[in-house]
Amino acid sequence: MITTKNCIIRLSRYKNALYRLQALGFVKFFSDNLADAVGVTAAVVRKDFSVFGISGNKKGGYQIETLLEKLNSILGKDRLQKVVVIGAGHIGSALMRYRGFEKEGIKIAAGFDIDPSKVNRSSPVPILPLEEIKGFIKSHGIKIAVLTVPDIAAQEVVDIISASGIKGVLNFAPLRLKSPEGCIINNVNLEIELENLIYFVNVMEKTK
Amino acid sequence: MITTKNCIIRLSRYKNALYRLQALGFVKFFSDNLADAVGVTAAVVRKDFSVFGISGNKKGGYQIETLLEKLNSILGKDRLQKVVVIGAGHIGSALMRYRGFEKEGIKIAAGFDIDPSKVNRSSPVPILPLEEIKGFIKSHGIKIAVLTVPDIAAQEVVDIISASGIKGVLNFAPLRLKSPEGCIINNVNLEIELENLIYFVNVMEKTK
DNA sequence: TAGATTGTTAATCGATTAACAATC
DNA sequence: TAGATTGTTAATCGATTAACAATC
Repeated sequence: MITTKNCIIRLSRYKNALYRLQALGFVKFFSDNLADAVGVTAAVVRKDFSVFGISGNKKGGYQIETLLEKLNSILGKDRLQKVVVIGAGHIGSALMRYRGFEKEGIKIAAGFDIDPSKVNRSSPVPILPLEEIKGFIKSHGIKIAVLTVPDIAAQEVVDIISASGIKGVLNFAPLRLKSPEGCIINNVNLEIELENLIYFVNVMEKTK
Repeated sequence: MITTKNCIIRLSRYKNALYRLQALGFVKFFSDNLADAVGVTAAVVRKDFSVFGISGNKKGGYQIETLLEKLNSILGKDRLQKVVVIGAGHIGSALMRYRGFEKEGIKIAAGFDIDPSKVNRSSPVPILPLEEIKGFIKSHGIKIAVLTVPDIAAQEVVDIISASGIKGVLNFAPLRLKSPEGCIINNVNLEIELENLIYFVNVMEKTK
């Protein structure tokens, strides 16, 4: 089953939109309802569904409840996903305190920092010394890490945690990291997002 | 001049890569040097350049210094870009304290929050009551806002700030916002980024 | 000159969109 | 039945890649 990142992102959006429809009292939906809610076309919705063997009823549409079960299963949301945050600076600390992940079934099991003064084993999300990460990852079966360390440290840390068993990294450091074998890296680059916005706003201002 | 978001993101990456090459002592580069550094093909680099009328010398490549000038001018980095952060919660506060934007010529002029207890006019980035945003935006000529308010408030705040003169929003609230006329919204959705990573890590684990 | 690189055009690839037969 | 929606195929669109003439 070949899927692209965009396709899976849409699946997440479908799931979120279906929860909102469900909260409004809907029980079933048609492909164009969902398309409107997510901002795509009905054909994309049906195509995405067909890729995952999801079928509805001609004329009858789809049941929200069964769809949510399927989407949650595909996205791994039928079980708690534990992640670690590496780097307890401003952004890392904010993510550890952010409550929004819990309701998405994502638990930050621990934070890690190389600076001993950041270590705090009794905070709600314990912050541990980086040396302990390998043991922690193994004993807790963790595969995903959020990386919020300074640029200069990022590649080294990725290599270490990849060797320790991490398979996926969400990288906030504003540089392109080389993926170690068997490790997926997704980047969140806030500087570039802002630059992008600035560019298009400037273009818009000029052409009006 | 028609450009896509991806094209402008590549321009940002070219710029960043060229600074690194320059720091290593390079003065000029060929399209395939830069392509390697950014992870694209040489043809994409030359195509992107041609869109913006950037030309080099056949056989001689491109001068890093002149290229950086052009890229910085295109991306608006030849002048200080002032932005505001709306919502002084965990993420918003972390962004206000984050030093990485400064060296990119992005200044967070102020933060805003609806909660009076968050107001702090004397912190390095002052945090002001949301009511003052309209006046602030006008007097400081600000067009870009970073939105880190709770989901339920996000659409309302976008409508308010758009009416006050904001033209671009970097939205961290995990839901799709309707863009008011003349306002561009870029989304950073951490839950979806993590879900995506979880999906592909799971697929990789299953198929190996 | 011979070799290498640019700038651009044509070919390919993939994703999106349109269309429509099947069918409830 | 008539009307509407699915599931899928074909057509379109856009972006990427390959190729190569121009030229330094």
